[in-house]
Amino acid sequence: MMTVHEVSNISGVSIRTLQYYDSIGLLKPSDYTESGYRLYDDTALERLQLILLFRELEFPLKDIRRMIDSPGFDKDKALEQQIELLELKMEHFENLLNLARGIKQIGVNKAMDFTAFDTKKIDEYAAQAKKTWGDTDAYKEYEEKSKGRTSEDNANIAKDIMKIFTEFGGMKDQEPGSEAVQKQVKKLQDYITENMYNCTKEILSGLGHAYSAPGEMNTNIDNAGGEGTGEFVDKAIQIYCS
Amino acid sequence: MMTVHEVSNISGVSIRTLQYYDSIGLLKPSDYTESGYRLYDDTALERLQLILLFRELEFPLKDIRRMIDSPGFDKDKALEQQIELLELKMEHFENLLNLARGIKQIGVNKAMDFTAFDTKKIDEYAAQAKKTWGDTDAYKEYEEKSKGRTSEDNANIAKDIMKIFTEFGGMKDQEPGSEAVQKQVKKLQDYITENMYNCTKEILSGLGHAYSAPGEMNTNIDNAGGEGTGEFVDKAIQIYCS
DNA sequence: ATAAACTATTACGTAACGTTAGAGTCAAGT
DNA sequence: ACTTGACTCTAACGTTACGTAATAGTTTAT
Repeated sequence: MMTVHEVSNISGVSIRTLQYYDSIGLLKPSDYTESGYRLYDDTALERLQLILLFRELEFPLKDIRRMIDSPGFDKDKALEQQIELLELKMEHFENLLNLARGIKQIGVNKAMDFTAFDTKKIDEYAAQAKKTWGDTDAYKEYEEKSKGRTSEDNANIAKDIMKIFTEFGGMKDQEPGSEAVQKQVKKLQDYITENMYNCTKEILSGLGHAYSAPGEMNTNIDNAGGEGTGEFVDKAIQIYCS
Repeated sequence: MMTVHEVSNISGVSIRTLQYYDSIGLLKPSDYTESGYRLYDDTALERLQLILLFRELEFPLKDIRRMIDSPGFDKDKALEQQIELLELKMEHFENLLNLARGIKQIGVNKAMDFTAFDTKKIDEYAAQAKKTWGDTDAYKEYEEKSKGRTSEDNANIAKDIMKIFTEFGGMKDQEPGSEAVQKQVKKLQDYITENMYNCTKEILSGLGHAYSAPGEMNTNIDNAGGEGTGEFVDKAIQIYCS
């Protein structure tokens, strides 16, 4: 567990920025000490890294949050988009470079060409990426439902879900396709639908991938149900959804 | 002469931005209609282009203004720095690209490497470039002296200087090295020193280059003293300074 | 035990515009 | 001459992503 100071040193972002990201819910510390000091672990650092990547592409922090917290968020796909966007940006800078070189040689840009400053392509792609994640109906519903909740409510919901995963953990000796396990998957789906957003099979399948892929979710689930629970749940979910 | 709408269309910056740039004195329209409409000509567009280039490199507008309006501003040298900075930026994005690709392949960035987000090199170079232009003693003195002046005062000073250039224009049949012309150079230098900033020979020489190079200054000077005055004055100045 | 170094929470400041709001202008059509 | 629609102007407040104190509690090191 690291303090703000250490995270700041490693990542290069200011302490104030970390505090701010906490306040807007973009990057919550993994824990707090009794006296309120922020404590971060590796999964928080991972999240921070993702945030910084999006930030480099000039996404508003609100959108970054929406995207990362989006119910069906797929890190791999997002990274692909990031790569694409970075490539577009490189192109953009090459154009600027050419413009600067041109002006330097000829003295003036006679053609009064401003196309080098044009970011339409980048903006459009960014808008589209944004839509893919944060603008889904599922996310809107999720936001709607979370509005009327206290932080206590949220803690309870998190506890409930973790309990479901703990139960999954106790079923790892059974087959993922067995009736009992499948019933447990349905329980998860129903709980999400009731308390968060309409969890379709498609979204559920996406969630499953996130459960088994290394990262924040996988760590938390394995903590609740024991090593390998994330992968186990994913298998069960994929069977359920097919 | 173009209206805000047209400039906005050509350059891609918003009308509000043009109004804002006017208000902070970064980009003044070439003229106003009787009813107060802003009118821009080609030299304004040139200046806008330069502004946008600096803006792409994330210079604060205040610094951009200081730089462009700096007494010894050398467009060529600035462009060279811009090019250098753009190249650094490209490098930066390549690092980010590699990071994104890495995360995508391995799933997680185990090394928790944040060096890709490090912009120290770029920042340092930018700071140095800033120092080269806007942080000179001459510019500070210039700002100090301009503080207590009304816009009327400024108009008068501009008129005085243009008169000096008109006088230069009438001397184009003489040699740039002749006594009369050299005396006129000294007159210019003295006027600038008294009313604006301590105009050393070095600065004067830099100004000379700006007078003969195509751009805003050259256009204005040729308007005052006739075609070729800018180049003529530059020649005289370079002789004076050597 | 006491300084030195951290950290927390307000809270106000800043940069570069976006966004109305309210009102005057201009060119075209009737 | 008059209306209409497209432009433009000047305030003036809103916004984002923090920076920068100010004040107060906390932890570590001697």
